[in-house]
Amino acid sequence: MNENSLIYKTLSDTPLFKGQDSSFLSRMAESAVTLRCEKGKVLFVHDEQAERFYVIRHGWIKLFRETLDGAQAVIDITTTGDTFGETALFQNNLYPYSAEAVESSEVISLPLHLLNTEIDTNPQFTKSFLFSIAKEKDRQDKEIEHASIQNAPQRICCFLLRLTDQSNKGKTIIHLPYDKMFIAAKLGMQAETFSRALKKLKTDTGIRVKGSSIEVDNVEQLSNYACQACSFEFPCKDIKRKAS
Amino acid sequence: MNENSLIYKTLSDTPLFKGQDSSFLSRMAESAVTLRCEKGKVLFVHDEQAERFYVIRHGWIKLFRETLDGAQAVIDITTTGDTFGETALFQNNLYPYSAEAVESSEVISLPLHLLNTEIDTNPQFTKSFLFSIAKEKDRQDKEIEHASIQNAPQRICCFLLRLTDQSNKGKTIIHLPYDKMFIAAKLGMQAETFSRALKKLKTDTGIRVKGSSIEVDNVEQLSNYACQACSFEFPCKDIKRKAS
DNA sequence: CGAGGGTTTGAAGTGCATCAAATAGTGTGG
DNA sequence: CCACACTATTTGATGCACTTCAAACCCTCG
Repeated sequence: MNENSLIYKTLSDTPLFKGQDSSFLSRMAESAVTLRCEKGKVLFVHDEQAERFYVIRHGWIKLFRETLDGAQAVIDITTTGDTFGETALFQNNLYPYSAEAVESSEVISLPLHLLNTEIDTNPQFTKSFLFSIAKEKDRQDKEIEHASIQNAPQRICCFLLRLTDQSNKGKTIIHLPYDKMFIAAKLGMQAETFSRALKKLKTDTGIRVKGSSIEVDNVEQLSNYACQACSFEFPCKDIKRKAS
Repeated sequence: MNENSLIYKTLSDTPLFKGQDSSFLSRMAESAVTLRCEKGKVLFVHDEQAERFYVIRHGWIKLFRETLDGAQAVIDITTTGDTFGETALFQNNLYPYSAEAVESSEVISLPLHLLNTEIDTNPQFTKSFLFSIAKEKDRQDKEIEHASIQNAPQRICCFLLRLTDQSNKGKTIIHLPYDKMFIAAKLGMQAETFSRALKKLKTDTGIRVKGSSIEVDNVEQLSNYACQACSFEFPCKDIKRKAS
């Protein structure tokens, strides 16, 4: 398979473009540029003029904003199959956050104006985009609730649950997808708090932490621990990663 | 003007329907039912099957969810011109939150299936819906940041700023739109915390609180106080109420 | 092996929540 | 127009969760 059809395949696998007609996807693929980024590489910064948006081939990209007094708010940590930067379309073509690789990654960059044209001329895509954003919004909605109602160990527990195959209630091993530092940031807590909260989670639920992998004897016990402080029943399927 | 054309006018003034063609709006207006609700009236509850969505004629409606252990997360407090319940379309026709009047209010109820049909057949509306949800999502995005980065007095200050005419930097009087209790809930803090934080804001910025109206000598000073802990420049126009 | 970042631990401080009670405000019926 | 009932708001005292600062440890990679 050549580079171009690889890109085509990646695009057609993303939620945003799934089921779209091939002429549109081909046009996209033709304008695509593949970028390799080292850890720490900044793809764009908040409020910068936006010309392109991105699809992740592999790796992890942190989306964040910085305040005047130096604090950082992590919007999301995205991975393979996720798109980012496309919502600049709705923000006067300014990026609504900054994007930085937290692992060495490979991303596809695409012109925003193609999306714009498509919204004006392809109702099927517009509808698909609408559903995709609505899903995003729903996910966010739940995150607001989690942040305000769950305590630190529960938030970690909830995060772990979303990494498991939720249909399996029994024993399983979870691999943390990236540094604990970044998980802490994504969950809106300090690295120290994360460390201590994970320890508490260990004594409360009997999970075993070995570096970046975590052994769980009973997934259901985890869900009892986290989901009592949540308005959604487990499995909270809608909050799973966009790519799924 | 008869009831029907009053409804038509209300609809055409909401962000979601602004600029839509009149045949669509007329069809909507014909299926509309006006409801008067007393304070405390519950319009629907979370996860209930959704048949209709709502537009507020006047009053205040609280959107919220409750957790298994009894805590309540306030999603939003909406008012005149706002729509709610329409996102059930993207949630398998289940309401994603509960809705309750916090003041006696008047709302228009409309069948969800009309929206659904329109999305399938009216690209212009679909596009408008897309932009409307994207704006909502953006607003939410900022609220996540605020909740995680600003402290209680800053959050209140930010809330007050959004009630002012942001082009006027000088003296002004702000009227709180609803009970302090509900403002506290919307900002994710306890009533007691709200009271104390407002007092601190008073000593820090020199505002004067008299019941539900607040005198401000210098709007710019308020923005310095709140916006240094925010990644958005003042005036943060995009976070203003949906209706504006 | 040594440097540097990630992670853990300890000690101390801060902010918000909670519980309890006083006070202010509002609407009611008399 | 007043007294009462009820709710909203404020205040005080206390506790807990998370943060902050500091230092140790650990792991990986040149």
